[in-house]
Amino acid sequence: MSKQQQVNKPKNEQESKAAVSENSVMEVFAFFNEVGIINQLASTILAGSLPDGVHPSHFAIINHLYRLGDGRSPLRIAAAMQVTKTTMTHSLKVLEGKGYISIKPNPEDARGKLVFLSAGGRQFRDKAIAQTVAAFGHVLSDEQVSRMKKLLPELTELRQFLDSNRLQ
Amino acid sequence: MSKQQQVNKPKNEQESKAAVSENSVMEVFAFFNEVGIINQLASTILAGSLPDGVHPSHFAIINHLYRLGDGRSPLRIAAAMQVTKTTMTHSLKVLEGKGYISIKPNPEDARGKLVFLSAGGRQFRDKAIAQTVAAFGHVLSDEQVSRMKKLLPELTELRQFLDSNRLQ
DNA sequence: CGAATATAGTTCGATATCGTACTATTGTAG
DNA sequence: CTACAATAGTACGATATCGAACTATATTCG
Repeated sequence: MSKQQQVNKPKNEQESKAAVSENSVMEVFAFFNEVGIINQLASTILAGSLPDGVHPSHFAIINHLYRLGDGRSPLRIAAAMQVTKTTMTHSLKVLEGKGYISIKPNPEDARGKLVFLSAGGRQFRDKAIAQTVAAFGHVLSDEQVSRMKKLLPELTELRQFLDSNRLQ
Repeated sequence: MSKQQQVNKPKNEQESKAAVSENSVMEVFAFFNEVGIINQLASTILAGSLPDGVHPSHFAIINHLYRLGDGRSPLRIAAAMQVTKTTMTHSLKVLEGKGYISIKPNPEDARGKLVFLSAGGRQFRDKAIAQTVAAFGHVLSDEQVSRMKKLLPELTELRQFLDSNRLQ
């Protein structure tokens, strides 16, 4: 007995009497856990390659406005990004401070705002894309890229399902 | 001209002269963006169903120790979770404060610590699983669960690739 | 052996995110 | 028309995470 500390065996070495539903939940957990780790890895790589110290989630906002068109409300962007509106208020304030977006009152609804990409924001986006090409080139093979292309539509469907069936 | 604000067209309505590499990068972005949103959705669902206000990432630590065995170093857990060691220091302090883990010095290396699941931690894990079964049941159909089972090994391979090829 | 380097954790300050509570405006029902 | 409910956004405090700098121990190498 060399070890002073008790180290418990992994659970799969014990006999299992779990119900089917628990087994399914474990696979769901494993899936979401993997998704979380990939997200973590991608964020770290992105954070290191984005110019001007821009946070990956803020870059996602710029990219969203760039691809899908600007002039959207903060709440609409928040829904697309799956973050709360308080988070969006903060993120937009940061991006506005950097001069990448402008936030204007919605002329058709005095409660709301509309978010626009500035020229500087578009320049930033182009520069960011260029710099991240190299960063991702270091960690991605053609095989992995094609794997991601294959998986993307499945993830999109799953996301849409989760989004439309979420609680509240 | 009813609109006072200029709203730019989505980018895909403009002619594209982008290089192949940029197109690939856009798909990679789309993939990681989808992963990030799914992660966000899953975290929100989990956060609402975990007992005792435990953060999803902290539950992931407990689940990791439960499944793969405890008596691991904080750094090793941090590597598995893809978070920094400073984050792990904080997370373990929280879990220790709740009585779910104990942190003991490593008898074979005075620099290190070893993390053990307490009985309370195991009880918490079982209770958490039970409570989240219902929560996920509300937002997941059998079709989505089987989709996740199908995608899991692909994501795992991708994660392993990213992990082994990451910068530094 | 002894100095330089590497590894394991912690401390500290910054920031992204969340939930609660608030204001302001819009929509709706009596 | 007025009161109530819904919607858009902000203010504030709490917390999870990060990076830089630090301490302590271990390893390596001359």
